Amino acid sequence: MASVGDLFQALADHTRRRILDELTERDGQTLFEICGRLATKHQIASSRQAISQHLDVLEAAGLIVTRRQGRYKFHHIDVRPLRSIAERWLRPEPRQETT
Amino acid sequence: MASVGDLFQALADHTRRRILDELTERDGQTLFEICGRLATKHQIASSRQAISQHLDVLEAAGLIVTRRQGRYKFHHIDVRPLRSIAERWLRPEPRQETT
DNA sequence: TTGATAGGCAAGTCGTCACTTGCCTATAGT
DNA sequence: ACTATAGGCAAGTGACGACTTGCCTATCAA
Repeated sequence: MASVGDLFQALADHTRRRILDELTERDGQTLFEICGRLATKHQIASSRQAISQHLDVLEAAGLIVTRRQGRYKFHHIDVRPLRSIAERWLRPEPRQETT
Repeated sequence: MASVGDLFQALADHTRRRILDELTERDGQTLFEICGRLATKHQIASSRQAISQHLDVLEAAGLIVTRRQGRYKFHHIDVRPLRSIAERWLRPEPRQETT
C-alpha cells in the first residue's frame, strides 16, 4: 500500500522533512510536542491540523509508526523505507515498480 | 539553486522516475527517443511537450545534464545528487538545509 | 462532574503541478 | 529554396496538495 511514489511524495515537502529531522533528533514525540519544536526551532508556524495531516502522510508512506497510550499518541520514525531509496539508479540493476 | 526540495519533488513523479530508469538503462537519449521508449516499454503515452517539461524539472533538480549537438539534445543522468539523499535520516548527524 | 488537554473529522480555499494546445525557431537533407 | 525533423515558448485547463476553519471525541486531573 505504501508505494515508491508515496515515499518520494512524502519526502517532497519541506515541513515533512523537518518533522523527520525532529524525530531523528528526539524520537517518540506527540503531535503537540512536534508542533512546538517545529515552531521554536525551525520557524514553522503551521497549525496543529496541518502538522497532523503531515504526520498522516508520513505514516501512509511508512516513514513513521504511531503508538497510542492513553490520550497521547507517540510518533516514531522508521528509516527502513529510506535505506534502498536511491539504489535503483545508483547501480545498473533491474528495477521493479508497479506504480 | 538545486535544493533538496527540488530533488525530492523531481523524484515524486512517476513519469520522471521512469525517465531516470530509461536513462539508467541507456544514457544520452534525445527527447524523441525518450518519448518513444516511455510509450513502448512503460505504457506512458504523454505528449512530447509533457516529457520535455519533465526533463526540465529533472535538469533543474540536477539529476540530468544536457548536451547540444546540432539539432539534437542529448540527456545524461547524473546520480551524484542521489548518493547521500537519505543519509540525513539514516545516521544521527547534524543536518543542514537552507530551504 | 466539570474543565482542560490531546487529538480527530470534514468541508472549503488557494496555489501549484501535470498536461494540453497552438504556434514558433533551428538544423539537416534533397 | 523547400520540406521534414528536433526542439522551444507560452497560455490555458483540470486535478491534486497544503492549509485553514469549525466542530467533535476521548482521556485525565480537580
